[in-house]
Amino acid sequence: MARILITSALPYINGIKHLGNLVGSQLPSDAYARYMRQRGHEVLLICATDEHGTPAELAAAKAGKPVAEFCADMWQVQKDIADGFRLSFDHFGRSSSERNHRLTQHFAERLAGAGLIDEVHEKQVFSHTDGRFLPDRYIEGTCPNCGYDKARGDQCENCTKQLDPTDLIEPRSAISGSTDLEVRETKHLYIRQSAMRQHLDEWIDKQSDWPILTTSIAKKWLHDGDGLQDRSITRDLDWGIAVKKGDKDWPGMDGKVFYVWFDAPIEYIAATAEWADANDLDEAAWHRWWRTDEGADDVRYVQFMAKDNIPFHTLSFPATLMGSGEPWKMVNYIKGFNWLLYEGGKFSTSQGRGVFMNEALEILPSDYWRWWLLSNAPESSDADFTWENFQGGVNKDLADVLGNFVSRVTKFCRSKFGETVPEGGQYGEAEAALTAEIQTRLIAYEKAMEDIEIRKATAELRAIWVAGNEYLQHAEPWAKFKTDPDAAASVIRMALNLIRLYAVISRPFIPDASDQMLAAINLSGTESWPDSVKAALTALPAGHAFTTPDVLFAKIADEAREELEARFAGS
RNA sequence: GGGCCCAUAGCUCAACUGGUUAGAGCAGUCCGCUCAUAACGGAUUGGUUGGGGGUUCAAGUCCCUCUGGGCCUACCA
Repeated sequence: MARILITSALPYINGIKHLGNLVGSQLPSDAYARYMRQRGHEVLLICATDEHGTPAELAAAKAGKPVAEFCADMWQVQKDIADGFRLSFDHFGRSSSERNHRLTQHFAERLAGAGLIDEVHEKQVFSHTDGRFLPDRYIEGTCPNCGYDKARGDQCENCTKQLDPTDLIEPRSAISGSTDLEVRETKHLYIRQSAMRQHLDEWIDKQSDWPILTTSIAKKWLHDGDGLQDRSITRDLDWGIAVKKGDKDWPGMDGKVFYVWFDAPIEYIAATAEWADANDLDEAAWHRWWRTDEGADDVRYVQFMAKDNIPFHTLSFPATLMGSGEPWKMVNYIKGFNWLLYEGGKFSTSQGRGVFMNEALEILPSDYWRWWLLSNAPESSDADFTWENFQGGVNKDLADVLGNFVSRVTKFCRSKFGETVPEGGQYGEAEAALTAEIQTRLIAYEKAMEDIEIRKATAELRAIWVAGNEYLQHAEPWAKFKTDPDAAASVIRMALNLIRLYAVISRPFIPDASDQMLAAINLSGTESWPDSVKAALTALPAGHAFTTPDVLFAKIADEAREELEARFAGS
């Protein structure tokens, strides 16, 4: 038995996430965690909301709520939706937690003690009307290069030229539109990533099994231009973690907070501490997941995230952990995802384009989404959600192949033998061949899950479902029943055992359907993973009672699909 | 401007460090079955692997170039 620590990238607090966000980290992390738990490993799956930063403050203002209240409410909303998708987080924390405040301040103290923090005076744009400093991209104006009048302070979207806010002609606040701006001097802390470049480079070089997507992004940052740059880790904001050295004040840094990207990854650790607190466990209980000197040495730590998050997880966060000089657990494997597109374009919150998590659950049960999103996960390149593909995939895989299998077997049995596993006859060559095929495919499925190759895993799982239909077709229990009822009985006994097997091994992807299948055959969700397919296919003995279930997966009709296409086309 | 990634059947994707006639699923066509959610099974059509050039006994796989997408470029997160 191994111990596996899994973290999903933290969803930002400013609104409800769309399907792309879901499939980019939370959903695959859940399937992986569920699989590893079923295999008997000790798993800790951690996620949390990422609550600090300018967008959170603006979203709160727009909602007319104090930031703390807005974040608390939105956390609950996200938590409920995560539950709706059956995301099996051991803890869903908050980056604004007391634990994270203390840990973040602790790391800052350690880094300062190691000489890895610089205090830098710099000039930033302050908006009197908004009463806040503005991040570069919250300043708009006319591009000095091409004359585009909605250029942002960091870059002109029209001519792609990189800009400094002071380059803009007639700069204004992107928040209020105010031109009452002033360049003010302010002081911020920088983490000296440049001083850790060598260490980070060597550490990245050791990760030979990481995907190109992951290492190439890290290498780019490490070697491009002058190499890895120092990075500001504080901001002039109200909402956030106060800049302190441990529990001591930081002279000259009153009223400032840590930058969201400094404190967010630390929340992975803090959320584990929150988990221990929530379960009345002691400090050692979470240290054994994170401190290599207290038992975490044999933990395998896997992170799930979309590609935009990779620099922070390959460089910034490791720099924080290394720089502390303390024995914190470093990530063993980073699973990065590309983007999910919606009907060929980007999901857009502002234009209402695409499907958001809350809407998805109103339309169909979570298993439909889980299956389609995971079997089409953007692993090797961007993937495209279209209602046509969704309808086709769900109808074929879930309704026709799996759902119909359960239906045809249970209904046939009920009408010919009654609602118990029939006795008579015995397994022969056909059953041996089926068992062998499933055993081979199961091994491939397990390998894909170990390697976190999600699409490959779903393809193998589907092939195992198909094998059941193939078997039935060739065994023809409906024909055998007329001449040799015992032979038909053994086929159906096998088929009912297949339902049980399917319920167990499909659980990481479609947990609700798994429960329904198990309930139908009077079992619970605690059925163990099949070590031997042969043994697993005799687990249900003759005489075991079952209940013919309702339709597992209803098909999505063409009219319904067209309606959904129109509804989510956006403005 | 610089860097990285991608381009394979109508659609969605495979193909270990270059190695037999480039494979699946879906859609299409034909046949079979009738237990089942008009479901299932079998067979089959379909690709000069974006264009061009090169290296090699051998290239989807390596190199160059062109075209078309995407991402990153450090103060959104």
